[in-house]
Amino acid sequence: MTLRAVKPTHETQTRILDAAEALFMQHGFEGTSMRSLTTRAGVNLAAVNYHFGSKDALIEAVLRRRLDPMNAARLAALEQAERAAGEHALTPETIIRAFVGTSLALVADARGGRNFIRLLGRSYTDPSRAIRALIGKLYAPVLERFKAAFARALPAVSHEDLAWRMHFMFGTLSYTLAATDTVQLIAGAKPEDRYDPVLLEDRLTAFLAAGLLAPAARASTRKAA
Amino acid sequence: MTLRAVKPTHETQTRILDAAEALFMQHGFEGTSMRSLTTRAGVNLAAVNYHFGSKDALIEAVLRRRLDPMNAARLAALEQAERAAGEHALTPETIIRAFVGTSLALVADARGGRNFIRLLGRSYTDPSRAIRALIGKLYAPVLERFKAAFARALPAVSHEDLAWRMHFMFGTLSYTLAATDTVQLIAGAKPEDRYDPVLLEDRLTAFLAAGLLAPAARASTRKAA
DNA sequence: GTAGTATTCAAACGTTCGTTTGAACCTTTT
DNA sequence: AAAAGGTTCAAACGAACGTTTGAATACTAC
Repeated sequence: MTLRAVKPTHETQTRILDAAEALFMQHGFEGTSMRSLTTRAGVNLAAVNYHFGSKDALIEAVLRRRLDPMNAARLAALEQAERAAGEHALTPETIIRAFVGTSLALVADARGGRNFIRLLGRSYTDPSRAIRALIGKLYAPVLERFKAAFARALPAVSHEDLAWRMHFMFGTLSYTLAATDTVQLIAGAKPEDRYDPVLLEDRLTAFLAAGLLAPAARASTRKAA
Repeated sequence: MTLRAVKPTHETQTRILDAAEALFMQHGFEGTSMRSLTTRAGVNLAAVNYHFGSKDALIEAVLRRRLDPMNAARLAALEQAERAAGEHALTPETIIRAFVGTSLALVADARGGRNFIRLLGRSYTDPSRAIRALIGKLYAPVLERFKAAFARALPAVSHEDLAWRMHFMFGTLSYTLAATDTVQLIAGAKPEDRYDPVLLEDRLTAFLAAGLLAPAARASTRKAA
């Protein structure tokens, strides 16, 4: 049989990762059984434990496979923008686009990327402590770097306000990524626009930039007391 | 024993609901077993099936117990604001506060309310189709009502932009509620401020109002083609 | 106080879970 | 061609899952 073209170096691992990515998204980590996972991947039930060790290790492998390159791309985009700006300060929009654009590029990839990006959005609020810890660990250096960039670009925003607003920004992004088509809470968006990453990036950037630049909230309205 | 004071009309149901609310938050719906749930509630294993019918019915009961009154309060707050404004148009801030203020009031209730509000935030992106459908059903009338109010308050924002921005707004709120202390992605917020609903409402309102009022994004930057 | 209803209880139901096992298979090395 | 190492396979492991059952108990009404 000359059909067997390319040597499948680690084809089994890849098929497991792909199947896991899709099923974890649809049914959650706990809701995905090893049997359904290996069946979908077309591999033996014992293959996950053989290649990855355990289901938990597989979860980490699924997340890392895409998250590590994605965060590296984010840092690269930010640094490239800073080089391009030279002496000038970066605009908030530029920083936002460096952050969200990398994620949104995956949304256009209907095959694997979109599934992962939704899976990622759900993982931020996953009940499992281990998963949240992993996410936090993988994101820490990127967030620190972007926070410093925002602080330079938004000198008028206090350190504390900035922390909160980045929190809001992160929430908007992750929810948008996770729920863009699974939840149809607010109707009105044209279906054909829903996956257009350019359109989505523009909308998100406009929304987030305005929010980040908002005048400081005065907590003075603490009801007359 | 004269200690048994008040007649426990449906004390078992309440204890089950309370325990379920706490455990669903910590471990998710699928991650919470009937055995751990009933043990924590101090009731027999069969009590859930006896009083609620099934685990799925219990999930719905947990959500409805607080969500129905909360959405009613949101509508009441909006209508009261409209009455107070009389002929004048409502400001976006006022509408936002009617929406988010009701949720944030529960955050101050460290006992049951805060747990529920986090549980709710996670439910929006739950993998279970049934749960998302339930959430959507319970939210539909409220969202329609608020969308109409925003449309009146923001005549300059297109129908489609408004739909997207409400989507972003909803995402910011749910993520903030779900992850306020479970995820510490962005450090910098004073711990003592983290649960202050007044402070949080001010910060959120400032961020969201600016985002909603942002100039329309032009998707014209579609890379030179 | 007895009958009748509602609730609680311990025990078991069948199913599915993640994981392990040891033989079979395939590829590479000698 | 024989040996070795890596991989796949069917089968089974014990544990935990949601649910059901029928007897025991608590409560209400006559």
